Amino acid sequence: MQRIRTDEAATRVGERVKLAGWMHNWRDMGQFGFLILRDGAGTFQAVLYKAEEMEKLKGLQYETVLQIEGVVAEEPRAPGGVELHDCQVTVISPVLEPLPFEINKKELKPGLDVFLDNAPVGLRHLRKRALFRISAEIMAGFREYLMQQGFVEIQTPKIVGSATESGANVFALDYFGRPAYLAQSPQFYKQIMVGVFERVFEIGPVFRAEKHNTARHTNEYVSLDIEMGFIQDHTDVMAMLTGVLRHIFNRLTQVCPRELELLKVKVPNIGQTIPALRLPDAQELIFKRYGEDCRGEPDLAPQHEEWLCEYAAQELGSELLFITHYPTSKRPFYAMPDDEDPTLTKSFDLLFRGCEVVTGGQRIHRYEQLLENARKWGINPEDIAGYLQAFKFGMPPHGGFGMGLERLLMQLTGLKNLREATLFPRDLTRVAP
RNA sequence: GGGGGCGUGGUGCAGCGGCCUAGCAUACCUCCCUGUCAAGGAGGAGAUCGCGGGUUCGAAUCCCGUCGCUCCCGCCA
Repeated sequence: MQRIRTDEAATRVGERVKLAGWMHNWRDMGQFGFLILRDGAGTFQAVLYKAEEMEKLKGLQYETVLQIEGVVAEEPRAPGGVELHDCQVTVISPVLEPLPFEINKKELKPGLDVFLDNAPVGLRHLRKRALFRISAEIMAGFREYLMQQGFVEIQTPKIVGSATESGANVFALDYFGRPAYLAQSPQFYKQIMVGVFERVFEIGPVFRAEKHNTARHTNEYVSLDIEMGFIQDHTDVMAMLTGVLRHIFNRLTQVCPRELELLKVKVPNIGQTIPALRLPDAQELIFKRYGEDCRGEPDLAPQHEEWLCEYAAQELGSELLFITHYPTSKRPFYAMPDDEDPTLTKSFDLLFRGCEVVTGGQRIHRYEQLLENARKWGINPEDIAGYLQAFKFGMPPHGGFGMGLERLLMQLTGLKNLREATLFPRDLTRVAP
């Protein structure tokens, strides 16, 4: 008999089927017992009422891998209205040691450190699984929408020869005796690829060697990147991002309503546009509304971002907020200066429920201007010759953004620590598991 | 790089100078139970209170050091 998964079993009432999975729970009622079997699709209740079948579970711990053959029966008292009767159990992989902590309860109890140390088994918890299912659908939605919009997916190297953008915060490695680095961003490559496809996107890891130790930083994360050519200005990129997010959120509500329900996630509504504030205006607003004077500062502090989001939620009815026109001094050399005020750039951040989740903007596309800026930023043009070549031979006005997958997931699901939104987080002290 | 907080059975917590022979929940072991769904009931085992030093008649509890974890700021997604 072919093994089927638990979601399919529900549609086979009256048939004898073969299921296989993990012993998620076992409730021994004396003369019979309920075995909750968990597989990749979900959970399913099997009722064991033969002593010889119940005997097979003796001495086995939760998470033992089992195969169960039985008849699918409608039963209003069963979770989901169906259960397995007349069961025959086969033990596939016995587990003899108790779990480090309970993973079959509603809530996951252990603290972050204990959980992460035991992630291989902890991730089996239904809430954790739901979380990373949502993560998968965010990536799927991102990909799906961009392909509809004529973007081409690319994969760019994660081992790079020069520590380009800011120089300091990269991991150095020994590349056959020569220095090389882990890419802190696909920035240069995706821009280069605008010269090929006009519109490109990439889902991939980026590495930051910063010794930051906060609830919203890790040293490796997944970046959802796009770059698009022939734009008017950064607002075209913002509009594309708005479409991407709207599509992702719509997709989530359609594809994984059960996961959203399990995690009590409220998916934000995105209207026609996401409200936007210029940085100086945002700072003025903070001064007036919250009394703190950060006017003239080149960037927002976390507290400011929370205030602005509170303002946006209360006054603009949006949980998302664009901040635009960051100063040239705070942005990379390739950021396009604003036409009216060249001390500002055509750039933006997207804040979501108090946290920065996206950074983007329009880039400089004229070779001479880019070269001059690189020099101004103290970058040796020879170090970025490959990047510059794309511009020497003609680049259109373009721009893009980078969105932190785990940041988006964290804010969407209301997690307090980015590590919880990361499958196997890498931070200052953790490189395993 | 700077600053806070916390380390108590497997896990999560309480206790914060003597009533602690360290308590509770859950997990684990034994038994009972024909409808559980965070199952329930009875019993049991399991901790030199992170480690080292000090104060005190007396330290899980106060002080110092140390290690580990965690959070905030800087930086960023």
